[in-house]
This record gives sequence, C-alpha cells and structure tokens, in this order.
Amino acid sequence: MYPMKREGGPFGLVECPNCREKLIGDFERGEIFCPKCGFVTRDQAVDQNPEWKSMDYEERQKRMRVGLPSTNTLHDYGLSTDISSDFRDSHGKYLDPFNRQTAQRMQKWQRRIRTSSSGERSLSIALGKITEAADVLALPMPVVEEASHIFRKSAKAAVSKSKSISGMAAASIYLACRRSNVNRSLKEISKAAGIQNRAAAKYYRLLINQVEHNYVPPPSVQKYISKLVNKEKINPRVERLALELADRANESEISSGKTPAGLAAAYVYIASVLAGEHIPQREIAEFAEVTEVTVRNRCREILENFTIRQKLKVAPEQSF
DNA sequence: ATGGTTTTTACTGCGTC
DNA sequence: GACGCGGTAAAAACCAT
Repeated sequence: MYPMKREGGPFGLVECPNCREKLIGDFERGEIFCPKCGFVTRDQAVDQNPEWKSMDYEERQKRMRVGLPSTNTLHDYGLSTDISSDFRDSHGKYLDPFNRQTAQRMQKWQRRIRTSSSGERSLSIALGKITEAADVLALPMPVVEEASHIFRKSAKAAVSKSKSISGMAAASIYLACRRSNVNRSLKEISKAAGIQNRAAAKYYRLLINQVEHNYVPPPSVQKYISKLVNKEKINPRVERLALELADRANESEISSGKTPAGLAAAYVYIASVLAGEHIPQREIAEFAEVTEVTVRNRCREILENFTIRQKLKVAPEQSF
C-alpha cells in the first residue's frame, strides 16, 4: 500500500546528536527519529513521494497515463473534467469562432456543475480546511486522506449538518491522527484549525458516537512521554528512565479516567528527580499542558502504589 | 438535567538557598 | 525574600446516565 517506513532519503545523511546513528524518517507517525536511542529530532517528516509504488515499467506507464491517483482530499476526488482555456483542439490547432464560443459555454457550465449542490460546496470548503490545517501541522499524506475520508462519512451520515465546518474538520483530523498513531493533541489541531478546543472536543465525541464505531485505542502514556521529552530538551536518559517506570507500573488501576498527559508528566518528573536532573514541576506541567496540581496528584498516586527502588543502572555522571 | 469524577484555580504553609 | 514543593477547598469541566 503506502510506503510507510523508509530509510535514507533526505534524512539518511543526518546524524543523531547523541549516538551518531543515521536518522530514519517514520512517515506513519510523521517523525524523524534515531533507531538506536530513540531520539526524535523533529516531528515534521512528510512523505513527498507519490502514494503509489510501481513494481515494473509497465505498471508505471499505466499509472502515469491515468494522471494523478484519485484522492479523498478533493471534493470530486480530483476526477472532474477540466476544460482548458486556451481553446485548442486535440491536434493543437485553435478553434474556429463558433466552436470556441461553444467551448466557453461548456466551461462556464462545467464550473457551475462541479460544485452544484450546497452539500458539494460545503464539502469542498471543508476538505480545503482539512488540507490547510494538515499543512500547518505537517501531517503525512495518508493521515490527510484518512481525515478527508472520515469527514466524507460524517457528511454522508448527516452528522455535520448545521455544525461548524472548521470544528468537524478538526475533529476528523484528530480522529485520523489517533487511528494512524500520529501524535497530535486535540489542542494542537484545534489551534491549527483556528477554533476553540472545547468545540473540537465536542465534535470529536460526536464523531466517535455516531460515525466511527470501531474501537480507537487510547494514546499510550509512552507516546506522551516521548513527545514531552522531545518538546522540552530533556536528557534522553531521563526519557528512558521515565519510559521504564511507565512500563514497570502497568498502571491499569490508576490510569483510568486520567489524562495521559498528566501521567506522562508525572513519570518524567519522577524520572528527572531520580536521574539527578530535577526539572521543576512548573516546567513539566507547562510543556505537558496540564497544571502543577495534576502533576502532583499523579505523582502521589504513582508513589503510593509503587515502591521505586533506587537501583540506577546508569551512573549519574555518565556523559551524553 | 444530574450526579460522580477529574482538572483547574487560587491560596497557604514549609523548608531551602 | 524568592523559589520549589505539597496540600486543600471550591469552581469548572467532563462524561455517562
């Protein structure tokens, strides 16, 4: 299907600042990372290749002849006819006045027909909004396709009827991200779409309840930790320690109903203290987009439920 | 609408540098 | 005194019913 992971490319030459390993672009998650130590350098990797892969010459020719692959991101799937405006016939000769007039009329009607109904028009607007916001967020193409597909389904099911188009667009993008394991918070997305977080959350819920009945796995704490560490320039050692803590405490009892961001913040905080780095709660809370109180509460719960033994395998003075 | 749960807001007290 | 931290009460937000 899609080439999800690929080594080399424009990133193959970039080295990891920690261990000098060559970085790999993970287009599924929209990140560039180091395969050795997990260092994520930038979450802006965009797959610029065509969505299809051709196996041989014949297939490539076949693909090329039919033009671009059809796409969900255009309201007519990119399949509608364009009548060119230089008015030549198929041999390249200019049309005589009569035929030219006919062509002009056809062009006019073609334009009108293409987005004829109001539904088509709003679909066109919405898909434009999705593409725009996805562009700001630097989302990989498959995710944009997915988001467009979701929006189409919601429009078909009349869920988006008399709802804010931007709101539904943001919700579609968020669901697409969740489904394809791309780490973008609802906050980021609603910011990119220029709407209130609360509204986006409402629409997302609507989408889940009425359109998408498939189970969408909750974002893992581990991913939040990686993201948090990535956002703030934290020692990778702290990240690994935090991840280990999160792994050991399989926290099924204490995590239910809590925001994963808060939990991740707590793990990173504890890890930072354990590693002798001691990042203030204030900073972590800020980067995790939760309050200090939440960080504290999660910390307390973790420490109440699990005894953390101080057997650090990594010496505090080890250089990175 | 409602009630239970979680997060945020705002404030206080404590110890340390 | 400024700072980081821990705690609390009340308000606000969230979610399922």
